[in-house]
Amino acid sequence: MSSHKFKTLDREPVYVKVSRAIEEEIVSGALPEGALLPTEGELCEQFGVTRSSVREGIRLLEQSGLVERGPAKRLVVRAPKISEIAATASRSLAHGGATFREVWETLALFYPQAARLAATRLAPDAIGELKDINQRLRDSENGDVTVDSAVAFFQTIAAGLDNRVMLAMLQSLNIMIGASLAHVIGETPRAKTRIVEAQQKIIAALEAGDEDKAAEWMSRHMDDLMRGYQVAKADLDARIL
Amino acid sequence: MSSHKFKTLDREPVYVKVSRAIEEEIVSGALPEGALLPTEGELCEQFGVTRSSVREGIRLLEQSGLVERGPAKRLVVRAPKISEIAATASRSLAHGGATFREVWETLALFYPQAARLAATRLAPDAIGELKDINQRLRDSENGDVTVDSAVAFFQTIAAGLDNRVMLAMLQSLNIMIGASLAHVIGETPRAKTRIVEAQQKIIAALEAGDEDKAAEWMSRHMDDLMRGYQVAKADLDARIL
DNA sequence: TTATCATGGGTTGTCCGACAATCTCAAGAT
DNA sequence: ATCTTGAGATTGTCGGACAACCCATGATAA
Repeated sequence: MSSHKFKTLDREPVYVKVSRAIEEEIVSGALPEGALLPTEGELCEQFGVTRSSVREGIRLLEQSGLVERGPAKRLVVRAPKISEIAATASRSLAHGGATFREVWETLALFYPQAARLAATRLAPDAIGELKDINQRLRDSENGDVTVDSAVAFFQTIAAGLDNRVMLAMLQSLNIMIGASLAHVIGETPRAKTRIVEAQQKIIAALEAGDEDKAAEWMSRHMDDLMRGYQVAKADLDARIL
Repeated sequence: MSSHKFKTLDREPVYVKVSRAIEEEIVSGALPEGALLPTEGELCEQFGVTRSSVREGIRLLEQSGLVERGPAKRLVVRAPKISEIAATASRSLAHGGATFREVWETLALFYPQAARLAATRLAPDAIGELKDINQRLRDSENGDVTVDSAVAFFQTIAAGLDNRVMLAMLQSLNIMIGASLAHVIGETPRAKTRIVEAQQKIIAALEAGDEDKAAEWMSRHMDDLMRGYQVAKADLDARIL
């Protein structure tokens, strides 16, 4: 029988510790945004490890977006951009096997609410931008523009809500829906017409500040997207790529 | 005048290229989930670079969650878990300066819709779990339990929606709201009573499959949270930490 | 004086080689 | 059949080396 318990040995690799130590300084605020980190050589001295380990630790921070190479390649502390957060999340979800059905369902549940908020909050120039997007879509010929416009429309609304948390989430959805849409648009000839019309109705509702109508038309817009998938006989439960 | 255009020299560090090359194999599906990657030595040969560079590239992949050390410390391909995606996103948002107001607004907009969906989809045992959480909250004494219960309640609903995309987003919100709640609960004596009651109403609506009531009570629940903040005189536009 | 160039030190990116710790797996011992 | 042992392979860490690059400083030219 064992009489004495030793606490589990600390067998974390050194490069992880280095990464964590620096991360801690950053999130605690001791190293504010824009601050220059010590050089690799200095970090080696301070931590008492070799450059190899320091460098591996830095790669971890680098990928997590907390740090980037600034002037003279020195490392500077940085706040990750919303677009990067969204890109990372959507990539991970896609790789994790997320399906079009899941993305669409989330989109259909959240975006009408976002449209509702937009009706009370969207700035005039954002609405102008929506009109431009709609106009460009009407003038366009090929299918790629349709996808881009549809996504840009969502993106503009999301960006105009003046809420970074919401933006990050909606933007993740935009990325994923864009990837999915590319597969089916073109198969559905009437898609463009429907999208153009839905966008116009939504824009009108936003301009009038009519929350209910904005949500209602956004909801129909989502249903149209789903119908496009069904017409194209796409597998709704296939992974998005 | 320039007569010939040279394409910009490829000055990406080697370790980034290594990382990208492997990532590409993974996302393309050539390296499926669970597959073993070559050893560092083999990667050195295949890429024609040294172990240092290979190792730095591996750190990038490691942090992005695409790869982890498996049996015998070999690298295996892995799909990031939803909880990790959510944790990463919420940490980034928090560090990016997200405020309680932004989190709450998103929560207030999305969760009632989630409750609506839950009313038609939540499995009986998930509802049972909600009852347990509510019971534990009623039996509890101190404030920490209140926060944990409130978050667990949200978490259970999110997990029961059978939608990984939605789960990832709601879970990010859960993490952030949990961090914020800890600061104000305890300052608001009547908070627990209100939370208990709201949970019970929501549970009843979910059991009855009443979408409207579920959304309605979830919405009131959110308003209560906001009121708690106001009572505690917390700064709504302060960063969450 | 001002603009351009050269120089030099400091920093990063990459390479090389080495070794201890750990893990795998199979041969050998009980 | 199970346990032990040991060789081989692999990772984690070290130390050193050097080219490429960035920046500032001072030297030179206009």
